[in-house]
Amino acid sequence: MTGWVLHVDLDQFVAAVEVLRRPELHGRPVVVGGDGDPAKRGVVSTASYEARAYGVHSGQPLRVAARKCPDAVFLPVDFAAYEQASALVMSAVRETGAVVEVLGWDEAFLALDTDDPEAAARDVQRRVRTATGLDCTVGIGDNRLRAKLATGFGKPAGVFRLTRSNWAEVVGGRPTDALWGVGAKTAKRLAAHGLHTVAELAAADPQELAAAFGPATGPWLVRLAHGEDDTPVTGAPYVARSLSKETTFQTDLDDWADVRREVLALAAQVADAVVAQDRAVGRVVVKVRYVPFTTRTHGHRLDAPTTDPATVERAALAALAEFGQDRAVRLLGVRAEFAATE
DNA sequence: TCTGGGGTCCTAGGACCC
DNA sequence: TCTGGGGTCCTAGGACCC
Repeated sequence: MTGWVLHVDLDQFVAAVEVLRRPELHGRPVVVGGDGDPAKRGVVSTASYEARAYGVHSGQPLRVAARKCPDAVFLPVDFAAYEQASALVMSAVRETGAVVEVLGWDEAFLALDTDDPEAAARDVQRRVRTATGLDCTVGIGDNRLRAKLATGFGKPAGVFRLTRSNWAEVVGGRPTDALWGVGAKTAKRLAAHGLHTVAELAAADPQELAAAFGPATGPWLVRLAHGEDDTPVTGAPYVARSLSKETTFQTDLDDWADVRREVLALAAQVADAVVAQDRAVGRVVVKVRYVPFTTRTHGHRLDAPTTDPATVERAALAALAEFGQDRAVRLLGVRAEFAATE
């Protein structure tokens, strides 16, 4: 028996949940995002594979998606429906008996001992399909990183195994941003050092990268390119470190009396959620995105950790007072950071 | 490509102390 | 009175992920 990590990833999860309850949408381009009006400010949460064929993808502004695929069905985000579907998926996954670590609505890592990980993967797919009618892809790896990347090669509805033995062959020639944790910015900085592929990054000197990317990040990037990851899959319940609410306004706010009012409203929502969780807040941070897109944050530390709503709201206003108040505002956010717990 | 909302983690730099 | 250097703590910003 060998220890394996399985990464389970639902296929086009949000769009699939919508199609499941509206079968007439099957086979059509479906785009879920914002309040479902592609003329408004908002981005694509998930596009169905049919919509992706037109170049629509997650994170894209809804207006752009509508231009690329005018015939798509645009739907509003329905958090409650996805949370409900997600709970069904995760309980089906837990029935395997594996150690399960959930990542968001539609992903989970499983740790298990088996001689036949492919059979275990097919078993997970059967269970999820039976419980929910949804398809998922399963990546098999000898650690979390390799399992996570394996999933991408198994899409859709497939199974793929990625280990130390086929890592270089499968991943070595890919661009560095194929790695989990390397995005567009880091890929560009790596390219400036002559490192374009995973194999090139794997051959780089960790000390040289430490000088350019920081003492922890530099060597970590090289380990990442080797597919190394010793982070265990944990079944421990998730404990959030912070809780936030933010809003992008359909129309920019240029009157700061309105800004103060909106910050208070967000702080009240955050305070409600804090009370519901009954966890003490140690610091409150306000985020302001000015027009056109400059983002600033300021925080206010509380004298003592508290769940008191009035204290959280006062702290948000105190943080807001730190901002320059001479420009129009596009987005406001309020975040509560929980006090460290023992 | 006029760019969401909810999170996490790392780094740089300033404040402060010895 | 001016100066060096190191350690620690905190904050803001940036990058990334789902």
